[in-house]
Amino acid sequence: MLDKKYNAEEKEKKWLDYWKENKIYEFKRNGKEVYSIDTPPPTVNGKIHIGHIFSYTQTEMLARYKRLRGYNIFYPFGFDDNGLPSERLVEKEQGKRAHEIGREKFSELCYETTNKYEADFKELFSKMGVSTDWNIHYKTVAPSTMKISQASFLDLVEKGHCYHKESPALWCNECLTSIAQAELETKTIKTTFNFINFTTVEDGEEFTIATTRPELLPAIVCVFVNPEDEKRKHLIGKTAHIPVIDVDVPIMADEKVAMDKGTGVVMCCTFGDQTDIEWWKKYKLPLKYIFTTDGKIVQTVPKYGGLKIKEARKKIIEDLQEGGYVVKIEELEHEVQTHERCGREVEYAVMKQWFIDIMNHKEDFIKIGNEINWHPSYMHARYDEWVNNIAWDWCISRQRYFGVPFPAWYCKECGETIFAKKEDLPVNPLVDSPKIEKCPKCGCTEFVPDTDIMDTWATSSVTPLINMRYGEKENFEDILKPMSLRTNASEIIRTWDFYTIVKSFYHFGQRPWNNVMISGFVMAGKGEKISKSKGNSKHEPLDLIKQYSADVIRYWAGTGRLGTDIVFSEETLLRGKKLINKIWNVAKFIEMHLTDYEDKEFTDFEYIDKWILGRFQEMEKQFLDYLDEYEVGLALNILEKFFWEFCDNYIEIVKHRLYRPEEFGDIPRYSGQKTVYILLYKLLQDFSIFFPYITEEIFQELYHNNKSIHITEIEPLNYNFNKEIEQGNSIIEIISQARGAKTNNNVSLKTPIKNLSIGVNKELKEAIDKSIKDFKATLFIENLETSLIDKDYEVYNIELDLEQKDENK
RNA sequence: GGUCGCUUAGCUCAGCUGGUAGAGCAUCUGCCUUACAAGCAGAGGGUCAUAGGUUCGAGUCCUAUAGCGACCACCA
Repeated sequence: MLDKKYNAEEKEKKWLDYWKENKIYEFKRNGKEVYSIDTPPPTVNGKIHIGHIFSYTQTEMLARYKRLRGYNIFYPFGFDDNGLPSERLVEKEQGKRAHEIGREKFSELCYETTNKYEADFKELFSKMGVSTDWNIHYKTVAPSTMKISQASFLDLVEKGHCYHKESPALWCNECLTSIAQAELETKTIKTTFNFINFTTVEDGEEFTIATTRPELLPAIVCVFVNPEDEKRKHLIGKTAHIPVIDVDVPIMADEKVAMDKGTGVVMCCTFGDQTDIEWWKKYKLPLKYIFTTDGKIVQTVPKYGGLKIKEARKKIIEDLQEGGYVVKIEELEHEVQTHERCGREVEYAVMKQWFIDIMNHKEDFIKIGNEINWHPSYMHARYDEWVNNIAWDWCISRQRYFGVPFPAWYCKECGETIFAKKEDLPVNPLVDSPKIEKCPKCGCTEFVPDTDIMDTWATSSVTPLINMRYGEKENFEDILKPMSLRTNASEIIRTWDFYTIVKSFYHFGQRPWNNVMISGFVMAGKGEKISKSKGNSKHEPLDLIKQYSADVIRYWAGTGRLGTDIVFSEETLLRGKKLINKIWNVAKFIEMHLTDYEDKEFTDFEYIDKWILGRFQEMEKQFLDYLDEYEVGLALNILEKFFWEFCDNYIEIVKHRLYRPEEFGDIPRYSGQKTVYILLYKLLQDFSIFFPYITEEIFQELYHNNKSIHITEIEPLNYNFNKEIEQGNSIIEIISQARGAKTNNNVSLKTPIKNLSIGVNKELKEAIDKSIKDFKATLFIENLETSLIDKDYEVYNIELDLEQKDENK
């Protein structure tokens, strides 16, 4: 028997344990077609917020759907505990910087910390009903993953897509590491726009340049003007004298200079921005690198050496002002590139870094993007936009400690790179030695290890390879090339999705998955993104589950439209709570009337039963169509709508038959029993995608044909009840009018109708005749008069028995 | 500045291939009806952002404009 009240907390715990014990979500090869999901390994950065839940549960519903359609679901879960986010978490917890702790000790702390938080994440996702197989979960720093990351790197080196080169790279002097373009975040800051006078060496002509970064004056290598610029093109070919620094540089022409911006004269420094790098390469300019890796001016710069960048800026402006070189200083608000992990403005550093070739294969990446089905389809444009605009090869080396090391050493003598052999992976070059006696080039016997680690994305972009156990003897390469589905939120299309495509293309020459499903993310309020730094997520996920239950929170997640951001809404949670409560109550009602029910072959359904079966069939077809298009929210929407109609109209009609067989007959009662038996089962199946717990509880009480509702299979109905649907809908409308009449007379719906007079057409007359007992019982009709008319129906008169009502009082 | 999305009842949002506007919440009015008062039956409330266009007919297609949002670029 179902309990009077549904205790979500107790039941959710019970079924969670049950699924685990009975391995309901376990993946095994079984000959059935595999549906595989590449789900994002969350970054283990210490804090879970409601945003995590939203996107994961929304996409998890797809796994449940495909499972109910008979697919063998390969749905692993991973944790991205690699790299900088973990390091920053540990630094924060320890209150110390990594280099103060020491490499080895620090890595240990990283392992400990990420393990601790992984347990929290796992608990949360389990509780939310994420139907993953935890046996095939992975961590991005585990030895097996490290091996695959390193193998991937070696494969790319071998194929010529990965190179080691001294080159300007984006540098964060807070995190002390290089970073990739995708890790940038723009930020608006207030600064000053400084107009400074330079002079030409040849004839002492004064001209003004404008800069936000006067501290870069010692790094000037050249000055540019636009060759079309009538006012200033006479400067081209002359030499500029830079005040205070006392250096002369050439004045050159380049059409990239905007004549109307600043003063139309640009200083080119190595390096202030990306254009500087372009010019530096294009004109083979000299290199004057003046920043230390930790954000100071190098000692070799006179007067300013040793100062922090911002101190130097201040000092140089003062000196320029003193010399009378400053024309004016304007306040300026502009956007700068910052490192998304720490918010510090990025600089450029020149050092040897590992790069993966992006620029030479953009067209291939676009082509692969075209082969993938994007859900919603407009997300494809975001991908294309990113690929078309990317300007750099992908720098994958990071000067940090915790992560996957590069399997490489360098000859101490000649610098030749020695790579590890694939069969020796994983290796840590700091501990392991190369398995060769001497350098093949110069014969030197001493080697220096590569001390860098790989970018987080370099490892997370191999999740399909991790899933297929790339390079292992026992692997899933046959079933996961490509995988069926990648799910993630929209903000990592340019990182995770893009880099995964890059890797898949280089390794296998093909797309990594057939479908990409993009969810939106959770906004704290209108136009306000939830972020850890703002601390504006008011709701703790575990508290919410306790308060509302996982099923209810899943309802909220399930109502979101694909790709669209959602605002956290208590109102929606309440709506879900009501829906779940209703499911419980109607199940109780049905259970009550099925105590003597035996399932047997039966086709002689009552008219109204055919109507509701037909309505369900119609709804479910659309429901499945939506899910086939990955539109989880739209599917839930129509299912919910049908369900309320089922309760408020159908159950109200059939209850008389179920309660009183002596009046309505055993066979009509059985027809009603059979109908609710079928429909509750099917409704539970459809709802189980969204509410795995309550549906399992009801299923286990009422139906015993499987170990779990979640491994049953949806078999669409195949009736031909079109006529019943059409006429049945009209009957419901008439019932509604009669009910309205009662309500408007302020009487109970049980008030008898002395006489109901209606006009109906021939088909509807037939339908009412066939359902006459249900019709009269539902409305408590004593006498019914019907006349034939041309239009569908018209209600002429409703005569209520108001006296009886008074008597009852 | 570029790309994309959004703009429908007081609020939160649905409206598939174009055919006389829908739900929940809120408001108002009734109803204790043997599953459910966390319920049931009703009512009020919208020139579907604006301006054009295609069409017999547009919330739905096209163009432009405005506001909001996301991502990206500009940073001299």
